[in-house]
Amino acid sequence: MSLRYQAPRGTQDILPEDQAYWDYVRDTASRICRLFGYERIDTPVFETASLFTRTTGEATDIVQKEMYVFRDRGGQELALRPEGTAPVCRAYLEHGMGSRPQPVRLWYWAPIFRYDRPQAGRYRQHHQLGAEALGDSSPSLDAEVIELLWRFYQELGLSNLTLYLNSIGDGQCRPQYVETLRRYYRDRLAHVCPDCQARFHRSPLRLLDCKQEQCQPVIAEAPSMLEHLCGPCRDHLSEVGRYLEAVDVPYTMQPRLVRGFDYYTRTVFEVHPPEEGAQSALGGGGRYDGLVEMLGGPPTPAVGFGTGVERIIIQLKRQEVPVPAPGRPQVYVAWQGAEARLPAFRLASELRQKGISVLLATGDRSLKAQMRQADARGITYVAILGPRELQEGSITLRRLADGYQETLPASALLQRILSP
RNA sequence: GUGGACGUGGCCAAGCGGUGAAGGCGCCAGGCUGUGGCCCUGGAGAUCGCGGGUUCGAAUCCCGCCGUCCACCCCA
Repeated sequence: MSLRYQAPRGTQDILPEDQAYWDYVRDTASRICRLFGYERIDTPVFETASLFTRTTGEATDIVQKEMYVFRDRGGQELALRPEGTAPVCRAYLEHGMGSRPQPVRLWYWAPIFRYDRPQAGRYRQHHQLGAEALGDSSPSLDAEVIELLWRFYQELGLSNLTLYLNSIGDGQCRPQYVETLRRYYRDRLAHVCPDCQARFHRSPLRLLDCKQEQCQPVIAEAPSMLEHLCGPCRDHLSEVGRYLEAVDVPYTMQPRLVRGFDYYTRTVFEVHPPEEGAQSALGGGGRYDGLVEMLGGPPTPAVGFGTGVERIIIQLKRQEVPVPAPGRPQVYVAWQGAEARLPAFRLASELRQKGISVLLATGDRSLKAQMRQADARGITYVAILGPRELQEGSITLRRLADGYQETLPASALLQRILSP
């Protein structure tokens, strides 16, 4: 069959057989977030485009080439949400959350859109779980957010993950460091890859993150951010580390870790699965003390993370983590003969009203076919309503697991199902 | 955005210039008259991703498009 329509490139349907994973991740997320005292927030799928261009950074890839931007009929320039943090900050400001007890702890579960070239684990529409804590600069909050993310993965049953931690400094020390880094690279530009030559101008911190063979020697000798942090940033980082150690969240310092958004300050982190591979990062985040101010609000320190649901599910499958099976209907109502059609429909309805999930046979199949169906769907009981039962006001109840079956008065059916 | 691999019924998959385009799973029906899971039999379902070209003849060769996947890039 030639497909007239396909889901747009980089998007996918989540079929019933996959929903068990989604339910599992979503339920776990909501439980853990509640456990940490985070409250759910939902923001629109699209926002004013400049919300992202202003905060994420004009020069970042996300803004430069990955945003879905469009004008609505009123001429407003809008963008499909390419990341979760800026909208939360916007909502924080818009609803005066600055006058709630600080910090304000929020979490979200939202589709994210980026016009990327699709690959396994990289889609044009994907979903993120995120948590943000706004209005407090304590390092304990960085650690709290990181612990929340870590416990979430743990709770899901994922293992062998690595948490990388770094600090990229703040307005005090980063500009100086970037200058130092540029000075270092200036003489060596001839020895680095073309991408790095571009990074030198566009986003110098990314130079440290290059994976090209030829750039490694240059990176190895490059000045480290960690050694150029100002006092407060250095203290902040070591405090974060101390808190993480106190709650046994294992981390690895990764001085080359940089993130793709311009708004980060100080703490940045990422979590990776054991496999090598390009788009492996499961989640990441950091502190963004300047973001709310960028949106026209008062100085408001904040920290948060985002983690990709699709990648988590890939990882759950790869690690063969068992997820709870979806609930199946308990009873299949089979019937035979035209006279039984209406009574069967009524029986199904009555059982459902008692809270028992029921599948009713459709059409006019043979009893054999109905049994086959019930079996294929993993149902517990088949209630049979045929001429015989109709005549004597009874129902035959068959347990599929062992084939035990009895015919009982219709009034006793419910009782029998509930207490076998 | 760059480079590469791939694309056969819902799923897996053989075929690689001339076939009625295998097979398995799944689906539907039947194996006597009211009953599942195994087994047996039968059936439905394919313009071989789409469009063009080469050829007497194309699923098989060539080109373009679409899509998936891999590496880069970037990130979740």
